[in-house]
Amino acid sequence: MSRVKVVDELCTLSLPAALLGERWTLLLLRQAFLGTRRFEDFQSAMDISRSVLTERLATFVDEGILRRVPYKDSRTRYEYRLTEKGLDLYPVLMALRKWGDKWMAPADGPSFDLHHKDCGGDVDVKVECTTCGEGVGARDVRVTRLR
Amino acid sequence: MSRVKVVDELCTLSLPAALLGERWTLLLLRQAFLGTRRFEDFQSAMDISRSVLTERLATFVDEGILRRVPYKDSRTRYEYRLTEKGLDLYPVLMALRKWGDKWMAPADGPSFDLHHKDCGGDVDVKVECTTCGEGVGARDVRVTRLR
DNA sequence: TAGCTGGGTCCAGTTTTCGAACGCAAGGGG
DNA sequence: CCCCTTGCGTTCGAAAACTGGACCCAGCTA
Repeated sequence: MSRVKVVDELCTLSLPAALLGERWTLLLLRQAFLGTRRFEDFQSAMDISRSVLTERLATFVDEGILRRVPYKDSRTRYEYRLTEKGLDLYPVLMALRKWGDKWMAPADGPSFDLHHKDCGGDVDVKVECTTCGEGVGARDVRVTRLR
Repeated sequence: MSRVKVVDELCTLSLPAALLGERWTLLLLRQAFLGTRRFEDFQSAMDISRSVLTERLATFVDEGILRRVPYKDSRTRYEYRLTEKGLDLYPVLMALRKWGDKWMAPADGPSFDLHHKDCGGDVDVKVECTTCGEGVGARDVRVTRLR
């Protein structure tokens, strides 16, 4: 990653932004959240070149977002599973999806639905003030540079 | 964008994921949310090459995420401002930042703070069930493929 | 009149990505 | 035993994207 200078200056937003702003990473993540775990399945689901897939998976493993877990289908093979760190990216994906639903929705609607396992309800992403509990948008915050 | 096949198969998550998973786009967005509006300022803040910046800005304008607004500093110049669609990406950035704070925080903490304008409180991102109100993580949802 | 500024464009050289072919080890079938 | 298939990569030449630097233009400003 050559975008180090940006990263130098930076914050805890640009670091993940640089990581996930790599080609294919968000798509790969989506696939992982949809349950894909094996090299071959990622490859055919996303139509990504094998060499790039190899590299992206390795980066995610390095970053601790995925881990390689042995499984056997006769001999030892590995599959890629989300770690806790990876699972924690869930809100990012949900926020993206919500935005996509609102602004880029194809005429025939979303191609999959999500429901809360326990009660079957819909899932929503919110940005809120922890003090007053109100919903917060981009214009409702004050940014303070610390450094 | 050549990742059309992925997009074909897909949902309102992969569309934004493909768009924002382009190199520099997330970083550009972060900068826009931090208040940067002018070509020159983006360029020096991010250390991105001018040609790529031109192209990314144009893509965002095409997508309706930024709009060019004339201003004058004697003769007419344009600046790039977030549209409503762009501002709506706020939760995505906040979710990224929250994740970054938790998992990639530099030893000396975040380099800027955010507070609710009205009450000064902290801002948080949550994924919740709209029915039962509980917080929802990646493992608490059921995904249903519709197509 | 020469120089500066903001916002670009153009271009050559480097990186990345692509697609297709190849490698390899463990089965399985015959 | 030999050949084929599977799963997971690696390698390689060609194509696309990115980079840094030079250049452009219009209206100041000195």
